[in-house]
Amino acid sequence: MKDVVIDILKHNQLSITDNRLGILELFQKSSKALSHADIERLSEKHFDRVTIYRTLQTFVDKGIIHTIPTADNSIMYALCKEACSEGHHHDDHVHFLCGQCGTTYCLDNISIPEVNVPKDFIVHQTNVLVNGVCKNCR
Amino acid sequence: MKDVVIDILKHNQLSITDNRLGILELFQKSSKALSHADIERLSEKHFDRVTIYRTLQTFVDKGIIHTIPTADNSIMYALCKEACSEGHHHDDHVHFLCGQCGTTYCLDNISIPEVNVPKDFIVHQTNVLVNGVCKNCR
DNA sequence: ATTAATTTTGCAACAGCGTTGCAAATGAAT
DNA sequence: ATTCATTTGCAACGCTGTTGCAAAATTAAT
Repeated sequence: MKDVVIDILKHNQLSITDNRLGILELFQKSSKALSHADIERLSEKHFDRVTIYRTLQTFVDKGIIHTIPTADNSIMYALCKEACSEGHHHDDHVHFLCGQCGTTYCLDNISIPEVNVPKDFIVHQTNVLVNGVCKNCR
Repeated sequence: MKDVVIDILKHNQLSITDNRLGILELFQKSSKALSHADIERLSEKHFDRVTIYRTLQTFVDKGIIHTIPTADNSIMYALCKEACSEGHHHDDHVHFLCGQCGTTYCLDNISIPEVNVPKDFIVHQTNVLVNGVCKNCR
C-alpha cells in the first residue's frame, strides 16, 4: 500500500514527505472524491491548511488527482486513472453527486457521450455531472 | 423591455424594486451567464453586495435563473427558460465555458444526451459542462 | 555519515466570497 | 395617508484559498 504511494510520488519526481504520503493514501483508501475539508478531517497527523492546499495543487499539476466541478461550488478531488499525465487529463468519465449524503463518485466505467456544440466552438474537455441519489441513500 | 421584467416579477409574487428590475434587466440583455461580480460591476446604480446575493438567491428559488457548475469553481447564473418553475429546474441544456475569455454560454438548443449510470443510482438532473474556445476567441 | 543545497512545511497575514442579525427604508394594501 | 410586510444597507463574521518568509525536512554529494 505504502509502496504504491511511494512509487507514484517517485514517478512524478516528488520528494517523499509525510504529508504527501498521508494525503495520497487517503485517496487510495477512498472510493469517493474528497474535499479539502475532508482531507483535513481524515488526516491522522495534523497538517497545516496551507500545506494541504499546496499538496493538492501539486498533485493536480502532476496529473495524480483531478478536480470535479460541483453544483454546490465546492472543489472535489479524486484520483486520476493511469491515462492521466502531467498537464493533460483524460478524466473522461461521469461524476455523480448524491444529494442526500453529498458524496461524489467517479463512475469510471461510463464514458462521456459525444456532445454536439455549434461548429464554430472548439471543444477541449467535456464534464458530465449527474445529480441524484446514490445506492446507499435510496 | 421593462414591461417584460415587471411581468416576470409579478408572476413570481415578488415586489417590484429597483434592485430586482436592474438585475433582471442585466440578464435579459446578456446572452452570457453572469457572476455575482459581473452584476456588481454592470449595475448602473450601486447595490449592496448582500442585496445582490439575496436577490440572486430569490431568483434561483423562484426558478427565474439557474446556477451553472464551473470548473474554476465560481458560481455563474443564467436565465431559465419558460419550462422552469419554482423548485424544479429543467435546464437540460449544455453549458459551454470559454477558456480564453471566460464566458459561459447556455447552449439552449443542444439537449443533454442520456447517461447510463449504475442501476442502483437514481438520476435527478444531469449537467453537461463543455470547456473549450468560443466563436469569438478562436 | 556529514554536510551542503534544495524543497517542503508552518505560521502569520491577507483578500475574496458568501452569510446572518438588525435597524432603516421602501413597496403594497387599505 | 397610514399601516403592515417586505426589502435594503450596514456591520460583523466565518470559511476558503493565497502569498511571503523563516524554520524544518528531504535530497544529493562528498
